[in-house]
Amino acid sequence: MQAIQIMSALAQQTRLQVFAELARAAPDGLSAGAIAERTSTPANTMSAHLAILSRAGLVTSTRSGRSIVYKAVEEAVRGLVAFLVNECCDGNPEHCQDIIENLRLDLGSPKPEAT
Amino acid sequence: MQAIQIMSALAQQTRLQVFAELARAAPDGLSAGAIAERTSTPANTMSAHLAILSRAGLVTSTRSGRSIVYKAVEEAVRGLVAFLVNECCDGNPEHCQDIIENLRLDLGSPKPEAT
DNA sequence: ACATCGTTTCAATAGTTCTCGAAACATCGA
DNA sequence: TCGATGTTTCGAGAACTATTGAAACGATGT
Repeated sequence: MQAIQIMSALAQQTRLQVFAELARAAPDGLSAGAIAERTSTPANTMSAHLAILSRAGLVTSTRSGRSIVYKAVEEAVRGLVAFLVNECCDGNPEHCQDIIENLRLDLGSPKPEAT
Repeated sequence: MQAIQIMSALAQQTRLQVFAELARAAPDGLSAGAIAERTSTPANTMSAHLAILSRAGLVTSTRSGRSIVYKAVEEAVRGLVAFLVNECCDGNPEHCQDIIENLRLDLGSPKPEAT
């Protein structure tokens, strides 16, 4: 299943950090070397992690000269989020609204009031 | 990190299925035996999986006579969803709105029009 | 006290994932 | 063509995860 692959890919310190950096660096992306440097990881180890993120559809890569530039694929996370919400809701649709409300609070910078 | 533990817990066929069943069975929950039966998993294997879900904060358990009843903890998923969305947004807040819009489409049963 | 039922713990095995040195590959500039 | 640079692939070891038979535990009814 798609969702499982995405969650396994993100359920690891280094890869989660990489994805976060790439999301932040959107839409330009970062080269493999730059990513390795930022996370203080050897290049070959990082290459393995990037391959996993790529197989999960969380990043894409394009060569640019000698470098290979990685970019976060936002739809992948969007899909996972939708899946998770549906997971919780299936059979209990009224809970979905609830989740979304909470999300809005979490996002809309200054949340009006706690709880 | 909290999010990693939750994603590792859910990044496994059986456990994801268990969590889905429990979410669907909310707010009553299901006994360990009932869960094992529904997923055709031996009781001891299931016990190990339930322990993992429990450690991740995704389920709670309470004894009821001889049975132990497990319930899904919705806030755990809600927290994960919020985390993922923030992950994508941090530095690019304009993308958040976009994700939420898509979520709404995914949820509001009849989506108006496919992209 | 006993047998029974539902569940967990223990111990062992098989499989998977993480990590990294070394080697290979691709691109570039000279 | 050569050397340098950025990246991936290979191979191996260590660490973790999943699964299961057997044994233990806790609650119940008699």
